[in-house]
Amino acid sequence: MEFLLKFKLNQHLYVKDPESSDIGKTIVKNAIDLIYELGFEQFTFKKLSAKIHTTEATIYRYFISKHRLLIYILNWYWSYLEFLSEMLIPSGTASCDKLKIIITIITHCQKEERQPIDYNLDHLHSIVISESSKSYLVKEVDTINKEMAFTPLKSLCRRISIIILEINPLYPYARSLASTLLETAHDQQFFSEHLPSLTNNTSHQQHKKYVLNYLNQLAFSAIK
Amino acid sequence: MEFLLKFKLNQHLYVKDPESSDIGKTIVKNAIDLIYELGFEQFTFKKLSAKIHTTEATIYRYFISKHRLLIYILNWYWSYLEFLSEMLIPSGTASCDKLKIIITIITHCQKEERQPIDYNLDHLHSIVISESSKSYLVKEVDTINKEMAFTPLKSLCRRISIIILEINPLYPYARSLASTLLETAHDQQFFSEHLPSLTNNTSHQQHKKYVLNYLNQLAFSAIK
DNA sequence: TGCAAAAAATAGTATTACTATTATTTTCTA
DNA sequence: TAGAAAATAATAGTAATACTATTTTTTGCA
Repeated sequence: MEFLLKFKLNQHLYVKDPESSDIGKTIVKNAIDLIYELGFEQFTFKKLSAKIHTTEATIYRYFISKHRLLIYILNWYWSYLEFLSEMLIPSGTASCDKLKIIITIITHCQKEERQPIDYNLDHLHSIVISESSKSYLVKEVDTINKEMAFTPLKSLCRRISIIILEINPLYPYARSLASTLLETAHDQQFFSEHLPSLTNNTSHQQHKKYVLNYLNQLAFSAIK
Repeated sequence: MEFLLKFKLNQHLYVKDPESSDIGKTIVKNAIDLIYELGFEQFTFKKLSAKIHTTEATIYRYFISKHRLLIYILNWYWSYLEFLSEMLIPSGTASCDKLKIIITIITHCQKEERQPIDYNLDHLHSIVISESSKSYLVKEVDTINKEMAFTPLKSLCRRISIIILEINPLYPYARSLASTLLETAHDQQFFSEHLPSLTNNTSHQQHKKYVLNYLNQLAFSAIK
């Protein structure tokens, strides 16, 4: 089955749909690579436009700001994770196994043969770890939230919380645990790489594997 | 016992020690209020200098950048939490109670009669929730880390992990759990206030109390 | 072929994150 | 208490950022 992954993303995120033209796709693809390379703070539309041989004005026809472009990218990512969790969890899977699969997905430990993706997944993962919280940790969070800019994240969180409740219907913190697992997947991997004394990963390698094991311990002990 | 809290903070964080002059103290105190009011992105040295009737150049004599000023403030905060945990945990306290006290401290639920503090603690808490991850989620994290800029955070994390190990000496993720509790205290409170569907706090109030209960459940079930 | 839409080229603005220079005030010390 | 040194204020300036606006050229398609 050959197909390209496309997700219908919220129209508030862009001015003109980047999926509607080649240059739009080029903008998103190269934005991922450039944010990966420079970090979000050093990333600018000017540098991006130079990289893809176009102008700032053209990029502004697609996205009103670099912050919205970041949210667009993260929405794609959250939609992708939700897609993966549908793909990789066959119906009839035991609830505990479902959660284990979810944890492999959010730690990027699942080793399925890759879909043909437009974007560099390694770069995307790296961005998510370092930059995703910057999408909402801003003064305008409530305004942005009203525009449904975090719907895919919420949807993913809800899906995870449903699985948690299948395991233990009386667990009172299913949504919080779901969001904690998502956030912890990111910051423990960041810590493991950059501030290892905030973790118990002594190997200084296999950051993802370490986080996977930790999250499994954390999640299953909390639920039961 | 009347005294003012001062912490010796790492010299790499400032050019001239802000504790060494009135204007230095004014800079830090008003920076906390202004970052609280504007958010870190909108906060500038120009606005701060206008607020305190001085010039940008004077602020630059104390801090090389607004990012370093943020780290300075966070270091003060982390040192303060460590100080509180010393104050509020009498020797001989049972290990489980120690952890409970730690959780009240990191969620800002402890209601001790306040020390005479130079800074607005409510504003500081708010900054920590929204801005603290921005101190390390930057490309230069490894360079900054080499300058010991995260020592107080690591020290606090270590202290918490020791308590965790007192409760269960075989628990293999004491440091990760400690850093997870710290991070989760922040982002669950942020979610509770701004993206409540990522939590189970239905009351839409008492965010801190909610996070306190959740962290207690999470921590004690993980350890045992 | 003709028209509209998209993109490119170009220019411009207010603000940011600094650095530099000089003048004035405060503080410290001999 | 004078004089030096340090701190602060005042002022100016710079390169880059995060945009907006205008005009020209290209392209797609009816």
